[in-house]
Amino acid sequence: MNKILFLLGLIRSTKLHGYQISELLDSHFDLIINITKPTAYRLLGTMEAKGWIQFHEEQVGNRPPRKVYAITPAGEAHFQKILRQSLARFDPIGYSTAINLAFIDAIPQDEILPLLAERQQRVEVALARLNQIDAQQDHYRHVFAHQRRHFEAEIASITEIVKRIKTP
Amino acid sequence: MNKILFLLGLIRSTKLHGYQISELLDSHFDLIINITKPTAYRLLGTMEAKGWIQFHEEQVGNRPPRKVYAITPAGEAHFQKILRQSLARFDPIGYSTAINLAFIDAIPQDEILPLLAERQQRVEVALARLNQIDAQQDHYRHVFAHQRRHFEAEIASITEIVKRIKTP
DNA sequence: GGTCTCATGTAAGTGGTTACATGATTAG
DNA sequence: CTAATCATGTAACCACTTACATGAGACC
Repeated sequence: MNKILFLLGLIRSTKLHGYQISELLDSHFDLIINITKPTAYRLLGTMEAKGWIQFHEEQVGNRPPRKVYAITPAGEAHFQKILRQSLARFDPIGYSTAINLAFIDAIPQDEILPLLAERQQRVEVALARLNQIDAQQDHYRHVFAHQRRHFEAEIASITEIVKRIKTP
Repeated sequence: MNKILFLLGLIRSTKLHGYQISELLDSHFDLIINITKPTAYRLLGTMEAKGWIQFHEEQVGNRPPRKVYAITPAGEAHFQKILRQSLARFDPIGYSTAINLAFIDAIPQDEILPLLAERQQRVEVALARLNQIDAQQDHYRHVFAHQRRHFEAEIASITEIVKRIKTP
């Protein structure tokens, strides 16, 4: 229900239509949460069916009409409820990007280092994107800071493994 | 395909039957990866169908027979392939436990602190379990170390937010 | 005699993805 | 006049979960 929490939270602070949301997801929130375009539209539909959000159609010129969503009182109540649940809980999983580290002994050493280097570079690219975005964002400061910590933990982890491999 | 990678990796180092695997998952690997019992059995079935693993039945007393799985050459090849893919890639998501942090302003301050405290305690419980297990494990050293880093990053993140809330 | 452990799964349902579909508008 | 952008989705499929089913044996 993280996706619904996130979408409700977005709509709650600004009225948005689906296309806008899917653009936000593509441009920077993909670093934080994974919601594809069809999923976004589908969730908007079900949320509307549950009465958590309402839309009114807007038309600019002769373009296809937008469905601009706003949160309802019922939606706000639901948001408050699941936000509390979500804050208090902790799911240890999600970091399972890294079970593969269990098996590095299965690969000859000269092959491991380039693989880990590639991985590290990808983390660094993500981190760089994160830092660029963060400068502009304010509302989502905490989340981006949190994510940065995890990316840095990822890099620290990789460099430690590389060190251990190089110095036997 | 992380789950298949993990199961192949497990079976690769020791012959195992489904029940044993699901016990390992319940007892400590649940801190690293999320595979429920039915999923484990189902994946074992599909992996066997693909020729990556083989089983022979063993019977102890009059108990239900066990299907003891071992990896095949085809399975080893597949394992080597997806391990490399998985090591080189990096998926920034998975940390999406924490989008909720974007919305803490939506909750009155006196309510936030207990929620965050509860969250933190859960992380600490997980961390304590992790440390206990790690002492015994050797093969999975890297993974547990990696996971520990992320748990610590989680705690650091929470304490920083708490600090910011307390000192405005 | 009831409950826990051993050992296997199935069935029903949810949640999500990928690929596809549509059609107008604007920029080069 | 072609390509990208704006705006919505559907259809088919896959992955996974929760709850349920079975049955013997060991323990108290």
